[in-house]
Amino acid sequence: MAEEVRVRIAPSPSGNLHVGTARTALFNYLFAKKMGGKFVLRVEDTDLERSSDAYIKNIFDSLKAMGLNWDEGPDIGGPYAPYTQSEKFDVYKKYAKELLDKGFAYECFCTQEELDEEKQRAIDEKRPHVYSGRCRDLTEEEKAKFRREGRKAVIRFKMPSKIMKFHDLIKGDLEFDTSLMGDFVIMKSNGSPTYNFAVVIDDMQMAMTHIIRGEDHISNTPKQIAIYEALGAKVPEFAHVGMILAPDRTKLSKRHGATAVSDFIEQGYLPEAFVNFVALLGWAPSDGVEIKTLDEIIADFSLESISPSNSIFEFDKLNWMNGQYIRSMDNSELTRRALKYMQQYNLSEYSTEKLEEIVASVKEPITVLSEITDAVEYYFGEDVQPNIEAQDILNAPEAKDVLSRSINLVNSFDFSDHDGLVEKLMAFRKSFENVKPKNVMWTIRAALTGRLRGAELSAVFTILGKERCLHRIKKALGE
RNA sequence: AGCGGUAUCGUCUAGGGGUUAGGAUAGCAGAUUCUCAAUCUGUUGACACGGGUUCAAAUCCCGUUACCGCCGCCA
Repeated sequence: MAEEVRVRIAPSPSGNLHVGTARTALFNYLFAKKMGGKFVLRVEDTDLERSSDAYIKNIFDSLKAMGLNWDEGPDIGGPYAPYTQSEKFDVYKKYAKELLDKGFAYECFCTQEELDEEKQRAIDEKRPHVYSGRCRDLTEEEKAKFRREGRKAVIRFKMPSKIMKFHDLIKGDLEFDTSLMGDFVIMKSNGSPTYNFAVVIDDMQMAMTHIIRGEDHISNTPKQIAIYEALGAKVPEFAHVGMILAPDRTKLSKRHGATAVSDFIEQGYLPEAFVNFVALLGWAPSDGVEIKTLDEIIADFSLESISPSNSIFEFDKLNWMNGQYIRSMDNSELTRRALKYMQQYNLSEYSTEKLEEIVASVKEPITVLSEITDAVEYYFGEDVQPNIEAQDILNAPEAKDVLSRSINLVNSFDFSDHDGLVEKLMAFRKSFENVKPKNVMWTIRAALTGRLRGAELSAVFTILGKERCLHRIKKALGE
């Protein structure tokens, strides 16, 4: 029987969940589900100063919103708890000591200044900077002397010099000359582990079978493999995904606007549309149908089909996709989500059913939920303030005639008979000799909504109701 | 500088020794319309460059270029 697939997403809570991390999480999740394995969430908060609980909450919430539920994690536990690095500093210490005892690592007392000096010399001499390893063979006396001076040691891993090869599931065969890497720090002088050390210990302890992550970690991989080997542990499979870049081809950052998943959700992107879009960055459906649920994507997914190159995050397609999801969403569900963007209005003016009608009437051209706020404005309050184009229409010579005749039209409406109402409206718009049907409609629309674009007029009539329609028409007439 | 990676329409991508190089999105044009930014139809647009290998190269190999990443007691 094949070994159970175990993968993880290991964000560090020094910021809200980033789009890039979200995509990595997605690919891990898809792979786990495809293989019938486990998707694990681990919090990498060894850098305590930059980590915060608010970010942890944001990461959890964002992942859940996208539907990427984890099988094991800090909040729900699991067979390999704890899932938070800061809770297992003693474990890292134990393994560091083991490496020390077995001669795979050593204490280094170099100060920051000494290190900087080494580095500067390397730059001046135009050769690659690699730590000299001058502390490798310190005698006990020398160590004691440094300690008396008050120097705190870090622990460095003895990087073996060799050509290290490994097969990456996405990038193919990779090889590195590890003599170019030098002995790197695994335990900081304050007793906390560095990233490269903590990941290996955790991935090993948590029995990870595949490490799927961003290609910014490719150069770390040889170091990590060396640690696995020193510990006599099984080395997992690696799969490095390309990066997500901003339209200017640089790393996606704050100056490009939204970078956190929660920013997108806040702006009114539906989490399910967002996940769908992100999945398409680096992966393509075999049948060409791009709009798919997570389950459909799982069915069609494979690691090998992920593109090895970087991809640019452009809004065009995200916007289109979000619009598709909005249009196809059930009205009551859509209304429930849209309410958040309608809080500035007096919602008690309408029943729940009416609110659903309102949302349904304006949803068609919307790409982002936050546009609902503006789209729905004219349904609230007694009066509307015509915008410039609407005012122009209202000022046209034929407007008065159209409006006064529309009073009779409204009076003739049976508001409970929508089809009949549409029929009368259609007849009305063609009943003028000198006014084009389009202008008839524009004039009424201007009076009712204060603008020239919006929901279908018949819907506006029905939702506003007889009294308010008459009121607004008369107001536009100057009465 | 060094090391590593990547290279198909503007963008996301399919394909991959012989194809009219396909789709999506954006753009453009038209249709439609209870206003429209929705919808429908049509259309512009790509294998980075140079050498090989081969009957045949966008596809395989080498080099060049460009871009990205890594070189922290950040993760």
